[in-house]
Amino acid sequence: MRDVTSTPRTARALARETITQEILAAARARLAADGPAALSLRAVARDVGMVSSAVYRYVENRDALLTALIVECYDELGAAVEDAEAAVAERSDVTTRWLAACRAVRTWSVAHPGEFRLLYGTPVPGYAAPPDTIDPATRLVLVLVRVVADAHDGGTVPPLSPTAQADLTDLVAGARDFLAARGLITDAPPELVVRTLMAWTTVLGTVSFEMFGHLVNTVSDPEAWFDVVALRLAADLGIGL
Amino acid sequence: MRDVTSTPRTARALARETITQEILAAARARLAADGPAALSLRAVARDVGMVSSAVYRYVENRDALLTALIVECYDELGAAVEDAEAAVAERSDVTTRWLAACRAVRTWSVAHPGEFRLLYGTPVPGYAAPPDTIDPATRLVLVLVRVVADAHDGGTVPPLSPTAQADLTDLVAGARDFLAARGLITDAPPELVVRTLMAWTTVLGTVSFEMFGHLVNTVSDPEAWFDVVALRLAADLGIGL
DNA sequence: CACTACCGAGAGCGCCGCTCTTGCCAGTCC
DNA sequence: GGACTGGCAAGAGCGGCGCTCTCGGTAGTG
Repeated sequence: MRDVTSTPRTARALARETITQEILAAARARLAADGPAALSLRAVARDVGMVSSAVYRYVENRDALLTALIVECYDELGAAVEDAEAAVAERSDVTTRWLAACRAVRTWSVAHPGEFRLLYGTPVPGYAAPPDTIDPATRLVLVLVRVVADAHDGGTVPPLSPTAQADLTDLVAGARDFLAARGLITDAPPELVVRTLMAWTTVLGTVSFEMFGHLVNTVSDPEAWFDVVALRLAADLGIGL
Repeated sequence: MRDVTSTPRTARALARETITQEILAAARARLAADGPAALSLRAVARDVGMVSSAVYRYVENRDALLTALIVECYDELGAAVEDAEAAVAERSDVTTRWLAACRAVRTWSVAHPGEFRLLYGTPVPGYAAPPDTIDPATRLVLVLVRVVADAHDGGTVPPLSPTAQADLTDLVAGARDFLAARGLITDAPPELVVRTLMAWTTVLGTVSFEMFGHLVNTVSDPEAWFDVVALRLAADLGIGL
């Protein structure tokens, strides 16, 4: 069958793509089951019915496999948060939008502990996150920023304390550049940027505490606790009730 | 030399103790150098001039070694924070005391990245922190709580918003019991407990972000950024300026 | 149809945690 | 002071890991 209609050189390339996907899927399953530290290339090889050395035809090494999974997970989490925030019908209700986005972060994390560890746990020793991972990683944060920006534009945000703005501006210049490059709140007062960054830190810190067991016996209902934290943050951001 | 004055059975026990300490010290050095995930029992055995199997005479297994290091590090960090806070001469200046304690957390962490990973990074897969580690872990938090409590007792804390206190009380009952068992602010309004917990979460989250590289290109000066965060938290706690 | 590029399998290197056995020597007890 | 025994270091070994290299077969290619 000399089929010229099907792209000529892709016969092998397609098989390659398929198997690569298969390997990634198996790795993802292992990741979900045992966490990133226990992810072994030999194990995914067995799962996919190959000998370990054969996997190296498709994956450069273990780090590359982890990187691929990181990108995949960041995208998945980002999409989950985007969807949850977008599902809020009343767009002017920034508080609900904020809460929805924050909740989505926790919900996904609780449902995917292994993946959460990969994204926000200790970096693998000697592993430096390649630039490819940066953009997917920011997807989630941008949702939160957009909510804050909308609240700001809507005029519902009370002016925040105007103390010592000068050095603040320099300090968060990187963050503002970052946002400006994506066409977001270029004119926000540095104070607001600071609070947003702090809020994001607190959100992730709260989830991490829960996931890594630092809250045991301290808080009775982690889910309710998270809501309290998220709403309190909204209030501090001037989005709250 | 039948020396009965020296405790009779301790000849061997003492040697045992010495060598155990030697192993712990070597492990600590490896930890500082490479981080907890890369800590290998065989490597510390080499460092201490033994064959790997011999180490098992002194350490049950790798997890037990890690646990010992965890306790040691928690204590060291706790002591550092206690010292820093105690060094503030003007005891009524709660803001400075708060800042000193928070700074000590970051300073120690930056100086001991490997140890920080051990304490606050991803738990080793399949490793459950034994109860022995809980008490040393709280030492640090108690310093922060004490500062908040002092500010509260001193009457300088403005009343916080009294919204929805009922469910808050249930939510943080565990934390209040925990504090009460140590004779600390048993009568604090739940709102204050919430804020203190949130503040601690934010402090550790901020340090984690810095240590794990999630803040790259976002904040120009991590140390200054940390100060901003800590002071902002103080303000939110009613301790600030 | 000949061929070559690609692929899977296997063996192997050095590392890891952990276990079991062996032989020695020092601490202990009579 | 001498016999003994218990703790100890060392070695070999098991299975698993990441990763490399070589080899033979086959499937896609010109």
